[in-house]
Amino acid sequence: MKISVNSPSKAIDLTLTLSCGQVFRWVQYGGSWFGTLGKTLVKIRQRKGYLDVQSSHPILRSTISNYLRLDDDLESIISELSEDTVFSQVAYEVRGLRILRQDPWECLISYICSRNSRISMIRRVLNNICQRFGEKVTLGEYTNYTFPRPEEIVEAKLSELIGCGLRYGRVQAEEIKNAAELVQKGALDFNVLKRMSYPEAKTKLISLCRGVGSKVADCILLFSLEKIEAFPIDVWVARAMATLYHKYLDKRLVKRILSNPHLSNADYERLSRFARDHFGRYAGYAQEYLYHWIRTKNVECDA
DNA sequence: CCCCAGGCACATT
DNA sequence: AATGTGCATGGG
Repeated sequence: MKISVNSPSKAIDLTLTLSCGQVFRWVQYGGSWFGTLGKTLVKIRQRKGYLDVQSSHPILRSTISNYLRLDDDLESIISELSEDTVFSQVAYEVRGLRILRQDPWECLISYICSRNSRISMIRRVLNNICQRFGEKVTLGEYTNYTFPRPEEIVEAKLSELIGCGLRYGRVQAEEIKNAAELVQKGALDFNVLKRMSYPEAKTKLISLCRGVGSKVADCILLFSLEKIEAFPIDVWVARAMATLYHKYLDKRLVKRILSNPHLSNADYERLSRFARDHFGRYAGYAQEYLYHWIRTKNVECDA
């Protein structure tokens, strides 16, 4: 299947989008990207002006374009954000990065696992979870595993989850099982969250799911629940803000960030409110661009 | 040995 | 409301 991405509104850098750290399980192999969407193993290769898609099972064109958020007019989003001249410089250096529309369940578990960890390790933990609890899928010579459903995690033994290499062992294993139970019981309904306003959905997520605080909630809301105004702030984004936007921020706040980028709740709130005021409805896009910019600026991405 | 990574929950003040 | 502390993996 070919999906045209030939117009500026549909611009995409597939490699950048899949490897920038918003999603953890895509693998590049032989010039193509492999990942699972539901039970289907998908292979995507970017060609001139289009994406070439193959899959282990029949898949709709709309499933792919929906996942890649090709419905977002990237050109107009970036031009709206670029009224800020600082951002326009960042956007000049980072082109074709799109927010994905991930599966909320997988996104929830992924970001529970992400806390105070690093991308290479998050990837390993999630792959271990999929290998133990997911299903094997193959496409040609390539093999991958699906992300387990909540029912499969509800049945999982704590010790097996801990064995997947979680950063905070038992604590996170319990958080993951707790989340699975909430979803299975229907107490956590992602479609309801999608219909809520950003602040309501955030409050709901944090109060319901152990292991989900401000940062993790913002990631889930941005990457899987249609809240493009969400602005997750990790140590990197905090640094980017302190570097690029210090003139808008309290001097002591900037100093606190630069000396210790782990934010207190109060500072998280301050920065996050500034970001949504400053960037507006597409703050989440601004966040991803800043995140990628600061990481490639200072350090070689830990791939 | 040190430091740090897409932080959170809970206690203390 | 603000700050401090435990958590407890793995790589540089």
